[in-house]
Amino acid sequence: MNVNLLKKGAESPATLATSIYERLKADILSTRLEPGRKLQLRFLIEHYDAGQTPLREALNRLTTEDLVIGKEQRGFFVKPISLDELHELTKTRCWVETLALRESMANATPDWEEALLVAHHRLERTPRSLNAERFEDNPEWEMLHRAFHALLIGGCGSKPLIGFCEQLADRLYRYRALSIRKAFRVRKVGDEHAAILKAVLDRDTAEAERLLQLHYEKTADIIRADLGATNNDAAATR
Amino acid sequence: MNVNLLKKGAESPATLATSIYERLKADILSTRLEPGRKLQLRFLIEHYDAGQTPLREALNRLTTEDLVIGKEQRGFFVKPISLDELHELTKTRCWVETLALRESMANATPDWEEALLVAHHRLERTPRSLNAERFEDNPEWEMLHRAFHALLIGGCGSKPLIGFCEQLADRLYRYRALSIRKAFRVRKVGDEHAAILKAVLDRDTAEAERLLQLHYEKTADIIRADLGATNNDAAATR
DNA sequence: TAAAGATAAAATTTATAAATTTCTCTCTGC
DNA sequence: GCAGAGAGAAATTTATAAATTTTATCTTTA
Repeated sequence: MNVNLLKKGAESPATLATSIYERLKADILSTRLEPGRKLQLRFLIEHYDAGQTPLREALNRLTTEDLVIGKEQRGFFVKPISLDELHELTKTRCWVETLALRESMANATPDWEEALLVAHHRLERTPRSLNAERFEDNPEWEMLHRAFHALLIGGCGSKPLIGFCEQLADRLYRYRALSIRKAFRVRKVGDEHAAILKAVLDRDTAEAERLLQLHYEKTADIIRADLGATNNDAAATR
Repeated sequence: MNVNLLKKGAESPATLATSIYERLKADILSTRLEPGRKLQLRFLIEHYDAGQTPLREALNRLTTEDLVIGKEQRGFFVKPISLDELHELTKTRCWVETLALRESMANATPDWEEALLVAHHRLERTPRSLNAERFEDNPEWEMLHRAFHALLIGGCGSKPLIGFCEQLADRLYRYRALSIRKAFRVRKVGDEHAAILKAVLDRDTAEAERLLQLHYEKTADIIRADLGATNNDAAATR
């Protein structure tokens, strides 16, 4: 669902395999397919209405991205979650995104700054939840949120690094999806984005890096508290 | 050939798909399969003596790693090389490996330092080329070289980051393989490794980072000179 | 109760069929 | 007479269906 939201005019996903890949990925990231779950071919064939070959290809791609675990001769599984992985992913994301942000700011152009301003403006005026009472995921907000963060690091000048950051974002998205219903409303995430934007436009690199890092660490803290409190099976690493 | 050299006692690659994946990857990295070449199923089936499905699965995995380009409905191609990509990969590798090295050194333990010393010792006493006259790739040296560099960043405490570094190393290996025959003997790479080791054991983080970065940039310079001089088709980006 | 064998289920691979692209040849128009 | 468009055939990629191999489960036996 929130995968590939950035590529708007993506050309036709002509093959079934890629279409399935995208659907499967979206279902895993949104945790509609729960972490650890076994992905039986028979079930997938029926549920996604496709043959074995395209499914198998999709699963193999996801294996390389570490969203699916393929155990030789005994099938595929949704990658389990763990507090360890949450910590590792967050730490890594802080490292590489502050690095990428630093480079982006070093390459800053007026165009980039203006695009960032616009992206933030759009994000700001979009409601986090479709329902004011209880949380209801707003795909529009998710897309804009992702676009804002992507833009922050987008000027670093390294496609491989950007790709790696996207992968980390994907893998962390799953953790957010698990706790978001409860974390809703305990946090003013909008203020954090505004502060980051200000630091960037002020050309205060050190401050921008500090705030971005804090932003991700706070997210992880909330998820960790929520996950640790509700169900302890999250601690199962394998 | 030099893929997975680090995992010595790797458990049985029970499925054909994985075995094909490894062989294909090795052939691409060594440029036995030339950059840009079309990977026709018919040819692959015959050459690797396997069915379509395992081949297709292997190709899909390699696509995610950006070693193979899959064009929808029109087949697979070995990722072309370009001076742009060489530059981008090198830059990125310098960024993330200095980062990882910094963390590794922050977490340094006597065990780690000793392992590094041993890894360097082994590398040092292994000949770069099997033939003293003209270059002849020594797989043993390649393995030890890779192990030394892997150890340098291995203590950073982030599996995702280590994985990313490995991927960058793979993608750059291909460029080295293209120019190594000529670059042989113009460089005392051993001295560079020794200097890095010394800086690490001296706990001089800044110097170690500087030397590691220099090491990679020098490699890229040599490749760039060699590639630009001999054949200009390397400049074709897509 | 534990081990061995048999049965069932599931994953992997091969074989076959369908769909798409690419190439070639012809025909038309300038 | 030549360039370009279009139709048809060949080649190739993609998808489905069938067969094989491996793993897991259950029963039986020692």
